[in-house]
Amino acid sequence: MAFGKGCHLHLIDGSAFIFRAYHALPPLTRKSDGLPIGAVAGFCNMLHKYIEANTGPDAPTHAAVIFDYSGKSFRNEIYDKYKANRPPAPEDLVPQFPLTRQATRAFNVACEEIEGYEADDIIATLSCQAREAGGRVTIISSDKDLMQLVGDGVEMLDAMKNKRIGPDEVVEKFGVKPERVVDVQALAGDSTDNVPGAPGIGIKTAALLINEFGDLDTLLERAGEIPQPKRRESLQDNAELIRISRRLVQLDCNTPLDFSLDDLEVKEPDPEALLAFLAEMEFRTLARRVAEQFKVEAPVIDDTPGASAGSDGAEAGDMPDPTAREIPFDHAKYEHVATAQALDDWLMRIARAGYVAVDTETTGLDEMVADLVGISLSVTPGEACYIPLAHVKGTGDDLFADDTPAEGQLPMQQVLDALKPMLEDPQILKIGQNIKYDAKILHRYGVTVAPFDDTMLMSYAMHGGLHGHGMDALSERYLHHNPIPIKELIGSGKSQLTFDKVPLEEAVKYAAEDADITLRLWQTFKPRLHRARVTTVYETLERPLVPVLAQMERHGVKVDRDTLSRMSNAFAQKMAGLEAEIHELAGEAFNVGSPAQLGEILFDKMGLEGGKKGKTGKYSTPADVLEDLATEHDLPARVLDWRQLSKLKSTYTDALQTHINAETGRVHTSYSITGANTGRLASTDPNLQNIPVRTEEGRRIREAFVAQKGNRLVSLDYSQIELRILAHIADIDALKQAFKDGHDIHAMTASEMFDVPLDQMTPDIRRQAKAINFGVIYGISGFGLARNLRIPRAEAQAFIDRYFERFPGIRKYMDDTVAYAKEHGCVQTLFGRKIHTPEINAKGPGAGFAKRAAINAPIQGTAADVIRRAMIRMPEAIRDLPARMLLQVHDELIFEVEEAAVDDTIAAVRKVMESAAAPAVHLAVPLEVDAGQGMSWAEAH
DNA sequence: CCTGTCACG
DNA sequence: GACGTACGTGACAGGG
Repeated sequence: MAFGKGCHLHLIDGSAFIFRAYHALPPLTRKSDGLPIGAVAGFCNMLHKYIEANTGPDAPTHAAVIFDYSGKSFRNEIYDKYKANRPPAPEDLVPQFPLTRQATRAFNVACEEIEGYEADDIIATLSCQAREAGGRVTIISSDKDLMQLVGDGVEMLDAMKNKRIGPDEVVEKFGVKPERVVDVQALAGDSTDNVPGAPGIGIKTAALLINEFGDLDTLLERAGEIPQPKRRESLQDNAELIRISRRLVQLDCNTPLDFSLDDLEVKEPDPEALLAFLAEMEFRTLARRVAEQFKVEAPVIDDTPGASAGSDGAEAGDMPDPTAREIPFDHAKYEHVATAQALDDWLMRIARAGYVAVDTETTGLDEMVADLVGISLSVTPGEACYIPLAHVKGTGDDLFADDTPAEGQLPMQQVLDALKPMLEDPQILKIGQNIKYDAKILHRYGVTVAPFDDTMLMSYAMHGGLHGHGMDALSERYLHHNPIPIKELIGSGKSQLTFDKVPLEEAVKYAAEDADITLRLWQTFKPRLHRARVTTVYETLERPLVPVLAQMERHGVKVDRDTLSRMSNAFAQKMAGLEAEIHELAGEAFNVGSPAQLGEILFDKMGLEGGKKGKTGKYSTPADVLEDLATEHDLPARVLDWRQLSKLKSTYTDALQTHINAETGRVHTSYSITGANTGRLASTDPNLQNIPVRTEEGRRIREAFVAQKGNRLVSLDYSQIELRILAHIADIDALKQAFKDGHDIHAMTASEMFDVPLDQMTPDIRRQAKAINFGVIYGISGFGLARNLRIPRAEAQAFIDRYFERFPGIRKYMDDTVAYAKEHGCVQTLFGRKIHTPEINAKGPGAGFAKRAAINAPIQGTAADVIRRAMIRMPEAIRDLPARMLLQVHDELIFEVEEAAVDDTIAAVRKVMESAAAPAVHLAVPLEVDAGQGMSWAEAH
């Protein structure tokens, strides 16, 4: 039937359906393979309901679901920032977009999208055409941007509220008739779409002005007549921006369409096609309902895992994966690959599957030094292989060490040449457990592993705070299998062997098992990731960090051995002097480094007060106790000096030297992504996140961290990032304003609390306020504050009470956070990272700990997420600069930069760091970054 | 291997 | 009413 008078066209805003469905439903997955499917399910239900509701006498003659074409539209050419601050669609929603198109076609409803145009433009064009042909139009949407189309036979329908939107409703919303809606929108702008509009003008004012002057052009022409100076100037100064805004909000009635109204005629669904689709999606209820409706048999839905026909191509389908837990572990089934033919067979299996679990065995734990010994692979649970590459005959007995190669190994280079194309193939997913380690090893052999998944990071995203994420713990917990302990192969302690000495038969069992476990963990975690709603966290905050950290670790930082060595000698001399004095004062020689012996001297022999014994029945002598004693006695004072030097010498000036890599002359720390529950990184071997800075003597150790010739070290750190995040999360206006105005936040807090004007602030009052600000971040207690400030507990409690009185929002944040943790068993950062709080409902002393940890975690964790985001974006941002990112210290990033590029690098890095929260989170407080540079870390910080 | 101590944010 | 408490880490030394 040709479209004309008497026809009724229904246009459904498809994107609105999808997003509503996505947010309304829990994250459902297809049972057979874990494919995210919630939005599709909701979409189908909505579409089905819509069709059922529109079968009566007023049924449409023509109908279509209109979608947005992904990517940019012509509006981006008018204004490049259009919709620029839109966060990307959630990871688990992306694969559902094409499925909603399939669903629409399955219901036999026309489904249209046009490249370069938004759905709204297609809707506008069709509405215009239908109106001209003399028909009626109903737009199923509540999007205000479509209201400009209303009138002359076109109306909207808000399907959720079942409310018709005609000209009257438009006037209610915009204060003007539909044909002037564009003018109002152009003036008011739209922050979600980044339509600029006129600053300071909202919908109300815009409508007022348009109604007074008639239309936008007249208004802009006669803007000088506006009596209010602010409005007048806003319009006069931004006339061009307003005209651009109008072009952005004006829908295009001339979108080139590759179909006509006649093509949209309503058709009866084809029950067979529809039920096939619903069965494929495993929508049981809807399939049954549809089947009843058409009086046909409901399809049989097989949703046992692995049964899916494979929606991502046939490869995955022809060899269904058994579930990770059903197949028993059988070490005898693991294969020792020793021939080119066997290797080829494995590569074929991997190519067919499209993914592979990979694990490397090496001679040590230091990826900068350890040599590759073998590689294991798995694509099917229970089946795995080990390819030994550098095993030797030696049994490990030193006397009879035999380092001739063991039998049954392919040449290493031949294997690497064969595996490299697969390991670098963008079509083949490499799955690892802590894959940063394997990637760093393989990098030294010229192989770049990509793309990849990491089961350790998946576990961290899902189970952060619940347990550790090492392979043994995960295997036991999620596969109910205890892997062979490495100790059984290489022993422990001084007589530990390297893996290349392990006999091949045992090595195959151990190594292949690791690949098997990794694959099974991946199959177990993959669908759960989505259900736990942490896919975005995993994909944007964990996984992309791996290559960034690997590169930083490989670069390392130059450390000057002579500087450290000289300091060590100086410390040794001073310590010897102090030790002699201490023995003199004690009247006997004893081990100054032994708290037990020191305690006996202090509390038994000298009879001083304050001696406490620990669980082991020995005296404890922490610094704060010694500090109290030091006001009266010389001995504890000397011990404190000695301890400081001892710490600096043993942990830093001595130990750091042993970490200088012989080949690079640099120190290569290792960052653990999953080490800290809050999302912070941890640094080990050595820990470069606790290099002294607070005392002058300790800070000098940073002089040994230097830039190579012709370079500078550059350090940039976030200023007060945790307090800023607290101000945002707890929504404290006074704090937010102080940060916006660039005020001294601790002085401001002090002024508020103690009623001291800022110009009369004393350092001591400010210091107390600072301690309270930090205390709040940690989950303040009277006891803790009292100890920190060394004031009576009642006084500390009074400060806290006063603080909460002045900033009631903080109290509310703390209470709300604890309540949330109790209800959900976890807390969240602004970016969706979940930190579990299993102890939150504990009784006894543990309860306090858990509460404070829950209060702290969203703040510390959000700050950690922010710097992670900055780090992930950094390689691209400094790509064209002679600069390398070397270190991260929680709120600080350290770079090594060629002298001439220092200023450019600071500018580029600062920009990335300060804007790192966007676009996912819009902080109500600016992030500020301080920068420094110099020959050494001491100068740069 | 555990505990105490102390370095950092 | 008593108890024990600031949050998050890692390394080293002593001592069993």
